[in-house]
Amino acid sequence: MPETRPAKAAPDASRRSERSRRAIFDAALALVSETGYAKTTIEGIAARAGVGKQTIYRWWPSKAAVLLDAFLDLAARTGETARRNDAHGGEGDSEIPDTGDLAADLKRVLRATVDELTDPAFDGPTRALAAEGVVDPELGARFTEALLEPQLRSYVRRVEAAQAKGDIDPGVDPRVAVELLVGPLHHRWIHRTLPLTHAYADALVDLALRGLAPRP
Amino acid sequence: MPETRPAKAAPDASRRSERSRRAIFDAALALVSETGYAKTTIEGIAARAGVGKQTIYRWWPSKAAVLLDAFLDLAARTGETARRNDAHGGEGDSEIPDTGDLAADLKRVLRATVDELTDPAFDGPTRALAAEGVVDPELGARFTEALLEPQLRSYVRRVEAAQAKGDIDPGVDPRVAVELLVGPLHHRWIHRTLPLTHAYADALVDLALRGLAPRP
DNA sequence: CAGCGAACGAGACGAGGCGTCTCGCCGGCC
DNA sequence: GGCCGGCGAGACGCCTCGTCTCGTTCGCTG
Repeated sequence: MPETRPAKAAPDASRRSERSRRAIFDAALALVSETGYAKTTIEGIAARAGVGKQTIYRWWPSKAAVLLDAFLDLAARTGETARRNDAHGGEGDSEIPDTGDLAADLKRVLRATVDELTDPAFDGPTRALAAEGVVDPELGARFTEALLEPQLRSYVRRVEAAQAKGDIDPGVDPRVAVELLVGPLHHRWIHRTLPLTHAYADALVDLALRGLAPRP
Repeated sequence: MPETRPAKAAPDASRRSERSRRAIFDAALALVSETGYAKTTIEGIAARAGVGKQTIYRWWPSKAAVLLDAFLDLAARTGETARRNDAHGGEGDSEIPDTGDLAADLKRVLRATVDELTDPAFDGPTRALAAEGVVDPELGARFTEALLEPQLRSYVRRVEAAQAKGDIDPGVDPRVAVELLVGPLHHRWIHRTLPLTHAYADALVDLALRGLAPRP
C-alpha cells in the first residue's frame, strides 16, 4: 500500500495551476451569492471559471468541498488584509480580549457571533456548509476543524485565563464551559426556534457564568 | 383569492388513497434505511411503493417532506402501541417525570436523548432531516414544530414546576434555561466535536442547575 | 344504484446535472 | 528540447427531476 489513499491515482500537486484554483473559487463564491447554493452546479462553476469540469473533479470530491475551500480562501485573504490594516502583527487565531471583566468580554464576542449569524451574506453559505457537514462526516470534520474549532479554542483560552484568576471554578472542564455558552446560540440559529438577539447572548453569559462561578 | 395557497389547484384530500399513503411511507423508510437518504430518490420510492410518481408529487413538495411525514407516522404508530402497552392512559406528549429531584429527573431524560442521538437507526434519518431543515426554512419549521418543540415544551413544564417549588430562580426564563441544557448536547451531536456520553449529559445538568439556582 | 369526476398506476417525455472519458494543447522540469 | 501531466473543452451514457398524458378505479352524490 504505497499511499494512504490507494483509491485514485493521486494527481501531482506541484503541477497544479494556481490560476485555475483561484478562478474556481471566484466563480463558486459568485454563483452561490447570486443564485444560491442549491442551484449552483459544478458544471456552472466550471463554465463560469473558464475551466474544464475535470479540473474540479480532480481536486475536490464534491460541490460542498469546493465551496468550503473557497470560503476558507476568502476568509484567509480578508483576514490577511485586516491584519495588515490593524498593526497587530499577525496573531494566528483572533483572540478574545481579556479586559479582566470576564462577563463583558464574553458578551462582546458572543454578540459579534450573533451579528455574524444574523448577517444574510454569511448566513446562507454557512447554513449550506453546515447542513452538508451534518450529513457528510468527512466534510463535517473539515468544516468543524477549519471554522468552528479555532473559535472554540479561543474561548477555551479565555476561560482558562479566568480560571487562573479565580473567576471560574477550577473543577470545571473549560471545554464544557465553552459549549455551555456557544451551544444554545447555535441551537437557535440552526433550528430558527426563537430570534437571535444581543439580549439572548447576554442572558446566556449571565446564566452560564453563575453556573461556572467558584464554589464557596 | 379563494384559497390560502392559490399557487396550485389543491387536490381533494377527502378522496386521497390511504393505501398509497401508507405504501409510500413504508417504501420511503425502507429505502432510507437500506441505501441511505442521499441515494433515495422519489422515483425509487414510487417504484418500491407500487405507486405513480404523480401521486407523490401531488401530496408532497420534496423528498425530505415525504420522509418527515413517514418519520412522524412511524413515531405516532410506535408511540400508540407503547402507550397501550404501558397503561398510562394516553398523555399527549411524553412528560418528564417529577420525582422531586430536579437534577436526577433532567439527567434521566437527557441521557435518554443521548442514547437516541447515538443510536445509528435514528441518527441517520434524523441527521438527513435536520440538515434539510437547516437549508429549507419551510421544512425546518415543520421539523422543529413536530419533533423538537414538543420535547422542549415538556422540559419547560418541568422547569416551571421546579421554579414553583423554589428549586430554580423565579427570574429565569424557563425557555432559556431549557436551551442551556439542550443546546450544548445538540451542538456536539450536529458537529461531532466530542463524544456524546452520559457523563457529558450529567455534567451539563450540574453546571446548568448551578446557574439556574435561586439567588441567595 | 348509477354515473360523474378526481385520484390513481404506469410510464413517456424533455431538460439538465452527474461523473467519466478522450481529445489536443500548453507549460514547467530534467 | 523533449517528456509528461495538468489543462480547457466538450462528448458521452446514465440517472433523476418534474410535468404530462393515458386509461382505470374508486368514492362521493344525486
